[in-house]
Amino acid sequence: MRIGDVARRTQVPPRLIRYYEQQGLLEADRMSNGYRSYREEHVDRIQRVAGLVQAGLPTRLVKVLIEAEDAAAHDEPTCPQETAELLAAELVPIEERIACLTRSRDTIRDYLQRTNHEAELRRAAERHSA
Amino acid sequence: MRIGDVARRTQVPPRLIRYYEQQGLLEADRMSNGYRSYREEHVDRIQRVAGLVQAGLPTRLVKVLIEAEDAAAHDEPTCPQETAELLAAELVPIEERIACLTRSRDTIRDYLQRTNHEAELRRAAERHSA
DNA sequence: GTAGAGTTTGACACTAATGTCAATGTCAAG
DNA sequence: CTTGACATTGACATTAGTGTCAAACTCTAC
Repeated sequence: MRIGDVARRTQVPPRLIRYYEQQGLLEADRMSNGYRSYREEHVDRIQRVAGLVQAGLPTRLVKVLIEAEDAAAHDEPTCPQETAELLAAELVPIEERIACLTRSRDTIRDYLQRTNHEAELRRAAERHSA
Repeated sequence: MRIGDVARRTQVPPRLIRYYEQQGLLEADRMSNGYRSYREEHVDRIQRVAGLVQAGLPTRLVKVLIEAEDAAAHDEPTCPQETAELLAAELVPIEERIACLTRSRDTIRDYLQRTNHEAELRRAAERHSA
């Protein structure tokens, strides 16, 4: 799969995919002609990275996060103290972000319901599942 | 309360408080000498705004959001169709952000536990409640 | 082989969010 | 009255994340 295909599937412009790679958040195989080559596995990763960046995490942190996720997935039994501290320190701001966004989501939902705009809610939900 | 006090309490630098005000996300009373003056009520608002911005929402949207929250709080019985659509459209990306962050949070937690770094977890939790 | 679509890298530009600094004003304390 | 801490506004700089463009290359299809 080439970069354009992945871009279409993930909705992440090629420009950004390259950027994330350059920042060390992503890796890509290369074909004999130099083109980047992606597998299914990469698609997930790209969506994940893009999602975190959009959620306001600086790429520097995203990198630490996904590296930890990789380690977790590989059942790494150990984790350097330094990394553990870094991750733990990130936990708090992340939870604050979640709380903040959750509150907004709830408020919006309630508000739309109370002002009789369930139609919009439904339409949004549909596009979500699509 | 002057801007410096609020800044200390919210951990939001004065520079940003002024910036948010300039972007129309905040309002402040003025004292006779021109200094901005804040009440308890404003402290919440500032934290809320800063939280949303940190969560990756552009100030333009934060503005819409908090205006809706205000309207909801005042029990506004109506809501222009246009605003409803805007809010509904925002719901999806917000939920995606929440999902993305939640997943990271869970992964981090699990990982730290499995690698025997509960100590860091606890320390983070403490600072959270502090 | 030529055209066209997609790729590469690299440069430049732009925006939003922040940091920082300068010049000036206010006010409380010594 | 002077000093020091904090405020004001406004300008400028920086950073991160993106958009966009150019020059050159690859490959497919005609």
